[in-house]
Amino acid sequence: MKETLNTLKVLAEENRLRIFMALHGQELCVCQIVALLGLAASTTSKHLALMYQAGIVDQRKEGRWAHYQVSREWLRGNSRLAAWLSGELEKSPRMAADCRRLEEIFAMPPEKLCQPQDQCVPDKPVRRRGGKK
Amino acid sequence: MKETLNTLKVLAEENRLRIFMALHGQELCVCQIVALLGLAASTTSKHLALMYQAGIVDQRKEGRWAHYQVSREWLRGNSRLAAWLSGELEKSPRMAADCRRLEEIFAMPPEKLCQPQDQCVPDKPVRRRGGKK
DNA sequence: TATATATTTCGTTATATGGCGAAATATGAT
DNA sequence: ATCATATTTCGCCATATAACGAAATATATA
Repeated sequence: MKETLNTLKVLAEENRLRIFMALHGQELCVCQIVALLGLAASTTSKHLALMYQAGIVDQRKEGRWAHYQVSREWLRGNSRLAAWLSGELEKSPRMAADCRRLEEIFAMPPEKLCQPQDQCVPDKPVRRRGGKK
Repeated sequence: MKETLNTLKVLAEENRLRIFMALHGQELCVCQIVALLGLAASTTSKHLALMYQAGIVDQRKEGRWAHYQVSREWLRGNSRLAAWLSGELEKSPRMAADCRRLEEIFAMPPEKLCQPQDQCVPDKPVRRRGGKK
């Protein structure tokens, strides 16, 4: 029961549900997920770590980037839950909006996504981190 | 998404999961659930109210007793989730123990269950409530 | 009517959890 | 080696929530 309960707890959170749907069938890097959710990178990372510990997502490290994706093995072992979730959420306007937003993110040049980020954090003044000199 | 999320949140709690399994296919009254879980009646009632609001269980009032059961309509609309849950939990020792405990509860004479309760609260001194003379 | 009992509501408390920013870590580029 | 950058870890704060007991409510019984 403990594992079942943990799976439910992990998925019973709005932003983690959004992550689940976003990573369902495609691999994304953390900065893309940060851009999608609009949360702090640290918060996003914590969500991903939780999902990884639960075995729901796989991690692939490449250089300084970390890519995540819903685990195929998890999907095989939890197909009914996954089917229920997909069925419920495909009607959701929120999820549709996330899909559209992801298209925008894919369209961004990579240099724009994970750097000073004019478009990902538009409400803060554009300011270089680490202020050299 | 809000409803999906709420369903997950309601089920992502150990005692509510136990309630769900206990009420899956059979109707129980609150005092039986209290005896099963070993929680305070007020706590148990709150759990049931939450599940009722989420549409997961039905309520039937009869005299001063309230009977609950997993909603057939909910099961129809969430069959895949229910199937996943049942599949996961049927292996669980905890759930098996709950089943056995329920048999004991069924075997109790009704007067014993929801009254001074020598067997339902065996760790407390046997003491008549409202101490009539 | 008055009393007993099953359930719910309310108020309180302790713990869990999500959020952020700062610091730490890891890796690529200069 | 030094710096920049992506990610994670850590510490803190605010909020959510599960638990209890006491009080309120509802209903059956004396």
